[in-house]
Amino acid sequence: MYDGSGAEDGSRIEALRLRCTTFAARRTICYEGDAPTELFQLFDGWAFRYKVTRDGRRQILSFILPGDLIDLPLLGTERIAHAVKALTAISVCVFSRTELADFIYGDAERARRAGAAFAAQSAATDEQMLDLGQRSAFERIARLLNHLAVQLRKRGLAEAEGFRLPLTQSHIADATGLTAVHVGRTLREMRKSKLLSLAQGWLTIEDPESLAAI
Amino acid sequence: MYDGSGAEDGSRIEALRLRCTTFAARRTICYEGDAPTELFQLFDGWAFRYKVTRDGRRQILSFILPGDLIDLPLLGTERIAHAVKALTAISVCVFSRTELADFIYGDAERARRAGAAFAAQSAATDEQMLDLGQRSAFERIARLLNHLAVQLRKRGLAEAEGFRLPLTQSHIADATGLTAVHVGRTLREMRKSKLLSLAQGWLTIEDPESLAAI
DNA sequence: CGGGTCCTTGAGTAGTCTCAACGGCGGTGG
DNA sequence: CCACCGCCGTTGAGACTACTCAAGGACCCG
Repeated sequence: MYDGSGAEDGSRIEALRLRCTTFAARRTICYEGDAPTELFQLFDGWAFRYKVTRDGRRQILSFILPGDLIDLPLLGTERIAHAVKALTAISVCVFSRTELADFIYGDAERARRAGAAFAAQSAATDEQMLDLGQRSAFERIARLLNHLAVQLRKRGLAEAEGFRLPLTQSHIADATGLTAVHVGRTLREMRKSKLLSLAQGWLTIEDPESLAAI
Repeated sequence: MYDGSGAEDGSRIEALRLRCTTFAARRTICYEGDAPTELFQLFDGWAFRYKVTRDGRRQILSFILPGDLIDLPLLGTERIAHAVKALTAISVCVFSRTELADFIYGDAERARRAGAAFAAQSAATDEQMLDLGQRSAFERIARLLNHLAVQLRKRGLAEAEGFRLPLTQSHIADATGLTAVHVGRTLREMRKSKLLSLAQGWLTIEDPESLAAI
C-alpha cells in the first residue's frame, strides 16, 4: 500500500494531516457504499477490509497493518465498495480525501508513486486470487500467515521467534474462504508437523523455509 | 479499465499511439515477470490475464474485452506479475509504456482519471474475491457469465438474444476456481432450469432477472 | 483418414462443510 | 469474590460439494 513516505515528500505530506484519532477494537470504520470525505492512514493496530454477500457470508479482502493507507482506491473514487473494521484498538492519521488527491495528482512524481502503489496492491490481490481459486486449505492458510509475517518483519513489527497475531480462527477462515472449524483442524496439522504454531494470539514460525516454500 | 477515451483527451491520446498490430488466437502476449516497454490497448477480440502455480494450476484473473487497456498496472510498475494470452485472434493498439505514463501523470486531470480506473479495477477484483472465497460453483459461473454479458452490452457487443462467447469450459473453470468437468455439469443444470444456455460458443440468457439476482 | 481438442457421462473419492456438544477463558454484574 | 454469560477453540460424526480418473463421441483441421 501507499505509505506516503517516499523520499523527500515524507515531510510535506505530513502538512496535510488534519488530525489523529482512535477507534475501539471491533469498531466498524466504514461500510460498503459509504462516500467518506476523509481518508485514514493506519498508525497503530490492525484492521481489515471485507465484503459480505446478501446472505451474510463474509470475505476478508485484506488485513491493514501500521503504515498502510486505509482505502487507497478512495483516491480514485468517491464511494468505496467494501467495509473496513478495526481488529484491535487502532490509531489513525486523518486526511481530507480531496486535499490528499489534489496533492498527489498535482505533481507528476507523486502521481507516479501512487500509480506504483496501485500496481503493488493489484499484484497482491492477483496473488490472492490465485490462492483462493487454486490452492488447498493448507496452502491458503500457510501462505496467509507467511504473508503477514513478511509484512510485519518488513515494518519491524515482528520478533525473531514470532509475533502477536490478533486474529481469531474465524478471521483466518473468512480471509481464506474456509470455515473456522476447518481452519482449526488445519492449524492442528501444522502444529503437529512442526511448521508453525498459533496459540493465545501468538504465532511462532518453526520452519520458515518450508513455510515460504509452500 | 482505463479506456483512454475520457472527454477531450480522446483525440490527444491517439497521437501517442505507435502503431497497431495483431496476434493469433492462443498466442501468449506476455509472461509473468516480463518487463515490456510497450503497452497494448485491445481493439478487437478477447484476451485474458492469468497466473499459474508452480505445479501448473492456472487461475484466470480477468477477461480483457475490446476497449480495455491490457495491463493497467504497467503504468505503475516495470514488471508485470501475470501473463496475458489471446483467446481469439486479436488486434491491439501499441503505446510506449514510458510515453503513456508521462502523458497521464503529467496532467492532474488525466492522472485522476487513471486513479479512477485503478479504483474501478480494484472494486472489480474485490468482488471477484468475494465470489471465489464465498460462493458456490453455480453462483460463480452464473455471476461470471452475467458479468461478461453486462460488459459486452455496455460496449454494444451483444445482441438481444445473446452473444458469442469464445470460452471453453476449461477457461470458465480456471476463472472460477473449478474443474472443467464440474463446469460442464453445472452448465447442464443451468440449461435444464432455463436460466441460460451455452453451446457452440454462443451464450443465450433465457432468464436475465434470475441470473442478475444470483 | 488420423489426430487433436472439446464436451459429456459415469463411478468412486477427497476435501471441506454442517451440526452439535463441550471446555476454557475473560469480562461483567451482583 | 463468585456466578454467569458469551466468545473462542476443539473434537466428533456425518453429509455434501466438487474433484479425479476414465471412456466415448462430436467436431474440426490437416
